[in-house]
Amino acid sequence: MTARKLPFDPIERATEHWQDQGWEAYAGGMAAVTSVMRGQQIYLARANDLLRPLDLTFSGFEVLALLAFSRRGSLPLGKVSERLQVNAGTVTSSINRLALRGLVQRVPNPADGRGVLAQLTTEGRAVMKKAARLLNEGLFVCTGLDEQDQAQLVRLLAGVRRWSGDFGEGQSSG
Amino acid sequence: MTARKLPFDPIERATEHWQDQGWEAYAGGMAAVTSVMRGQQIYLARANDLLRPLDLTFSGFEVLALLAFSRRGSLPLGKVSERLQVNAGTVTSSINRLALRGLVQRVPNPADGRGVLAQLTTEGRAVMKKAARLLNEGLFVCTGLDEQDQAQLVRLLAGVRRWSGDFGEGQSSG
DNA sequence: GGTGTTTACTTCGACATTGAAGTATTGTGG
DNA sequence: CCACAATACTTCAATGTCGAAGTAAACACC
Repeated sequence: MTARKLPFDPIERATEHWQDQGWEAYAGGMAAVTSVMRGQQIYLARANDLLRPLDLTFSGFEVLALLAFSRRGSLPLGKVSERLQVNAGTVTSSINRLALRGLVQRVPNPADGRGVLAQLTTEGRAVMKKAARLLNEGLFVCTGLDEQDQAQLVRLLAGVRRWSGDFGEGQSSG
Repeated sequence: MTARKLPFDPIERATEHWQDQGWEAYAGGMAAVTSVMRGQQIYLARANDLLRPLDLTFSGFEVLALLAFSRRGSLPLGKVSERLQVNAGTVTSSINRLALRGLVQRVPNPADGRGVLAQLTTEGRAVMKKAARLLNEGLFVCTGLDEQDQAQLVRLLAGVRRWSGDFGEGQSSG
């Protein structure tokens, strides 16, 4: 990855360009969206760097963590898709990759002949804990924000998530 | 995409799980990082939905916009990589795809025999303007946050970006 | 001005992700 | 019990992304 430091803030510059175009009404939204995009890029790159020694990606970690915090250590693939808000095909391929490594097992869902459960293995649980430790101590402990700003960020983005229909009142998930 | 609404806030729930594990010191960072990840997922999905009629992705739009705001409507691929903070290979394939559609042209860099310029075409500039209009009116105008919260979000994430070495004092880009 | 290093891209394999289409099973009405 | 709709996955083609390895040109230094 090109890791050069720019002598100016690219988002500030983009905001100026937006205003020059006569799009001042949208400049704030553009800056907000662009900031979130870039923030994710930064955090994701760092998380993947931290997890590389475990031969695990952040995406894989998310699946392992979700299973680890479920009651039985297993969930139907559809539930995984719903909770992580990703395409069903993504879950299929992600689980297949984890299964190849022995971190999860694909088990027929006894309650539904169409369904498949992803079941965390003992090794999968161990890897999840190691990964959590790496992320905790390498990223979550220092996100570039103090506790107060972190809380503020979470609060603002909870608004976005609720607005987008991620969660809240309305049709439930099950 | 599974578009179900959850009856609870998944990030709040994850925070509780983190605390149960004795990781309370890291729960705030985990929540911040996870919030940013999910925010990006939401905005990116929406942007791509809006741009689909133009057969353009948000990633393609970012390249077109960068070129459109450059002095000559062209930049060396390395500059594109640096400004968008993406891998060089990503730029190569992205530019190739845009070139196939006639939105940019690959031109040898007269100032450097190794280099290639991505040059925006007339059609590329037109598509960029249409795309900007779609994004402005379909997303940037309403991001789920009011102007004040948007500004706050941008400010917080600027801290993250500066912390990560994205921009600021230090080695310049030239 | 030749040699060795750096730089600018390209290529490759892997993973992440989507939307669309396909398969099998479940559930629903009649 | 049967037909039809809905659901749970899988598969596929395309895009986006990365890191690593390769190629070619420019640069730097003796």
